[in-house]
Amino acid sequence: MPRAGLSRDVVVETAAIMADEVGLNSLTLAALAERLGVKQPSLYKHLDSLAGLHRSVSLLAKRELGEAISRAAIGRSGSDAIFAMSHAYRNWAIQHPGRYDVTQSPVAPRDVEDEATMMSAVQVIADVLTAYRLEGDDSVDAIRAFRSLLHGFVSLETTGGFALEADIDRSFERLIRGFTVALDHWKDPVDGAQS
Amino acid sequence: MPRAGLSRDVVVETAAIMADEVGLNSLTLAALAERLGVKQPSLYKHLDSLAGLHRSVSLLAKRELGEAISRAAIGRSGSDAIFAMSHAYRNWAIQHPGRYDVTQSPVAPRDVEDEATMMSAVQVIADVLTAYRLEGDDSVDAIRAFRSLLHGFVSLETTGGFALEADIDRSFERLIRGFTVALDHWKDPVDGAQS
DNA sequence: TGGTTTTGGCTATTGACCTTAGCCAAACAG
DNA sequence: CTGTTTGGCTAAGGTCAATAGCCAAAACCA
Repeated sequence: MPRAGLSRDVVVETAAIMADEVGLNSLTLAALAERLGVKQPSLYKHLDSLAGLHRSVSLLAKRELGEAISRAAIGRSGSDAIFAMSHAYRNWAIQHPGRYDVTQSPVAPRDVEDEATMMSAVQVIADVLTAYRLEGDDSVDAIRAFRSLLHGFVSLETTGGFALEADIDRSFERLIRGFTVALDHWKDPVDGAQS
Repeated sequence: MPRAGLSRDVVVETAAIMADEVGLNSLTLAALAERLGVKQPSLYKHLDSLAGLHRSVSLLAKRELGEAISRAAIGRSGSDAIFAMSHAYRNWAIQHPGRYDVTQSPVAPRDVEDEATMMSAVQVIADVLTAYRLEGDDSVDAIRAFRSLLHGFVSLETTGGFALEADIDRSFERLIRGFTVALDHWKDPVDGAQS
């Protein structure tokens, strides 16, 4: 019985790869063990439970997505940064659908590490929006709007929610442009007028 | 052994209620059977499989959500209709989180009944957007944007994605207002100008 | 009404899966 | 080279979806 040379990180990374192939919820420990060339109970030397593995994959995914959008925003500002971040976000999600699924919800209530990871990704968005001079509630609302936009579009796209396959790129571009337009008018007074 | 008087509809409806309590994926046939006062294998007299039950709950949910937004749009037009639909959508989702989860993705590729159900809900949105005189690609993009907005916000909210519990109502209002602003400028030429 | 058929419960069983217990050899530390 | 830790393994238990086969209740029908 030669050793397989596993480690916690290898197991989690492999689980993430398989999650992108079949979905995290459909990933079984038996399948994961087989890919790692090991019997199923051996995995428990590297993880505490399936739920713990899910948490680890979720944290990995949140960190990766945060890094992807952060990298895209470097050296850009304003709508330029918004477009770059949006594309980075969407591209990462399309390349990692299984991971993406578990990026937007807390893995458990009161999970400090999880909250910190998500917070640091959200902070990138907050920083980019400073160019629009939004503060306090205005900023919170804009961040939530941006996250809703991105998550909604990407979630619908990756789960097949858009009936027509064609022209999804253009629809996304349009969505982000619409958001920048809305941002330009974010602090306009509310009235019923319509052009 | 007196009979429980079950029917397919009762089973599906009860499953939907329990899905709202614990999530559809966490719903076990054992728990469903117990609530119905019946042993687990007895359920198979009314359904073909767990996957089939999921499909039925999904179709029920899509129908209900479609009816909710359709009802809200009656007698309204323009941004008035958009706000009414948005609130109906969000309220329904908050009241039925388990069902909402399965409204946005096709239950299976090439499921004709499923596609038709979703299409009829999307058609309501398309009708409301006619007030903005959008046609062809403009309309497709706007519908996708609106669906993305709603789904993204509601999905983040119901899964606990927004860290701060407070002021979510205002953020939603702001999001929808932003969308109506963007719609007013939907056909503006693209340029880099920013106010 | 009485006989037959269909329907809707049930118990028992199988197989997939997660998980724990306990064994033993490989790696490692001195 | 010896002792300890580590990382595999087999075996076994519990939960779940699903199937097979039984039997009584309901429905049908003459």
